[in-house]
Amino acid sequence: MGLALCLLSHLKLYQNMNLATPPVITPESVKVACSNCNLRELCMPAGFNANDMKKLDEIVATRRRVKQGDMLFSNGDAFTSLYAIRTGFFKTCISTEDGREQVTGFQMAGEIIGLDGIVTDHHSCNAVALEDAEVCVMPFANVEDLSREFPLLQRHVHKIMSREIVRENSVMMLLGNMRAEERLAAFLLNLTQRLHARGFSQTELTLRMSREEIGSYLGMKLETVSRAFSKFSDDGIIEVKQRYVRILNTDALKKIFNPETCN
Amino acid sequence: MGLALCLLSHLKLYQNMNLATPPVITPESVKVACSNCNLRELCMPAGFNANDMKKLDEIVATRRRVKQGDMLFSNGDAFTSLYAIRTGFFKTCISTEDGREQVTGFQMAGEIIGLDGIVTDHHSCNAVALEDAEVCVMPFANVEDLSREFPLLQRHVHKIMSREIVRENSVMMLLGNMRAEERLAAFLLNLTQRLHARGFSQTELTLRMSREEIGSYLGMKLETVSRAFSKFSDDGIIEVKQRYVRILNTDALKKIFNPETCN
DNA sequence: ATCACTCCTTGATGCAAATCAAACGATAAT
DNA sequence: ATTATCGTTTGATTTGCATCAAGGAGTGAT
Repeated sequence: MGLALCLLSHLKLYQNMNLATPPVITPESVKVACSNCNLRELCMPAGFNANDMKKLDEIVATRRRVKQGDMLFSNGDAFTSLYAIRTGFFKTCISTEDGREQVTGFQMAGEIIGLDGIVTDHHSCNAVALEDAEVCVMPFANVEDLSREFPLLQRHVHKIMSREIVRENSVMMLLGNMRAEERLAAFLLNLTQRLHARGFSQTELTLRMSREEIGSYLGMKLETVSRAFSKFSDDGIIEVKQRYVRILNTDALKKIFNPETCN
Repeated sequence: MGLALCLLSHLKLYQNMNLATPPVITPESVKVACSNCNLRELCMPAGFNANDMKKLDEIVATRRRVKQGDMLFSNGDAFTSLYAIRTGFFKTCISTEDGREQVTGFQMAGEIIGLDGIVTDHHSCNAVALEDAEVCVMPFANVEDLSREFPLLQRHVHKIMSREIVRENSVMMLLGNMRAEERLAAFLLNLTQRLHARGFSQTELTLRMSREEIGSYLGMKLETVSRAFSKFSDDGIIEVKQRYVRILNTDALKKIFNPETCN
């Protein structure tokens, strides 16, 4: 059984860990409108004609820059808009009063954040920029209005929300059933897959988050994350230097993630 | 600080663990149409006039009975419909090829299942009836068509999906950061809260799932679940006899769930 | 360059939960 | 009633990860 197929039949766990699994795009300069945005294929549904796209441009009210370390929104903030990430990298997290923090996701260009705010009209998590970022502000009222007009957009919005539900299901599997090295393997495979879909290398990446943030997402302590990295490195599966990671043996990672079915 | 408030400020974790936190309803006989359904307040948005409700009845195509142990849908099935639970109790779960299973949720009357299927047009989890059940089959095409007509319904659908995302965020916090007894306390508080919203006792319940299924949901082994039950029982917090549970000290449960802020 | 700070790595030890194991209780079948 | 089956409880032991601790590497400020 081929590895790709093996992983497909196996829950597509690391593939579900991200918000979007879109077509490859090539980086180039862009204009403000969605219709000219090079992230369009990541953010917007396919199948619109030029006229429709014009209308769709109305969905984005403004752009907003967020400096590294700053919050795009935080727990308790009134919900008004969804945000499409244009550049930069975010984490979303929730925390308890006694200081325990859970990272609920990492988001990159082309992905949508803010869905948590719809149900109560207030956000229930924090969205923190892990590097300087720019987002498209999409007032949710616009999204809903245009959704009623364009069934394709409506379906797209539903798919985005459903994808997030399915992703979180996969994270529950990770947290509930997998061991430390399996979790980290799934994490690395997921990250590189998403980066690859954005035109980056499949085997090389620079992490935008600390060991502690990875650990928070994966339900383990930073020391355990570090040890798992070192183990992979000792085994010749990856090369690590601080936040630079080079994957030397993708198949080995896939086997760690899913030892039974890949062989 | 009052306990209710304490928990509100503390992430509302166990409150987020369910799909719906609706108003109390009283059981009585019902007709087939949504407009006459006594679960209407759980399933449908408020604010519709009689005429609107008539149209809304079109959303439900049929009813379907599911016997205990049978699946409403399973991984890989084509997605066509959402399902509103009329009676009975479900679990949703995903599994790996090497046999590890993760329960992703337990659903009761008035809650909606099937959202996972939207993104790929195929379901990615199994929905198993834990007791004989009846569901309203809502073809998703109907849902989308009527959503474009009725902004209130559109918003309602969005809220249901957002609520599920927020619930899963809370489960991630449970799985990533909490200890066995905290998880079980949160689980019991969540279940009783949802049952109470359906007109049942706040302090007494009969579990519909096994220790193993609870454990799968909470990321622990059945023995650990059993031990946690016994511990609560020894401490006089609950009374357990197999699947019957009576909560003797809700405040103590809340303290276990959130030791820091409740005192 | 030096210092301060943050992040990361590695080692030693402790512990919560998993695993292994056995017995018990409830339910259904014969 | 008797047996079989399944779910649950409880005890003994193991183990994977957390915790505690110390030092190293990278980065920015002065």
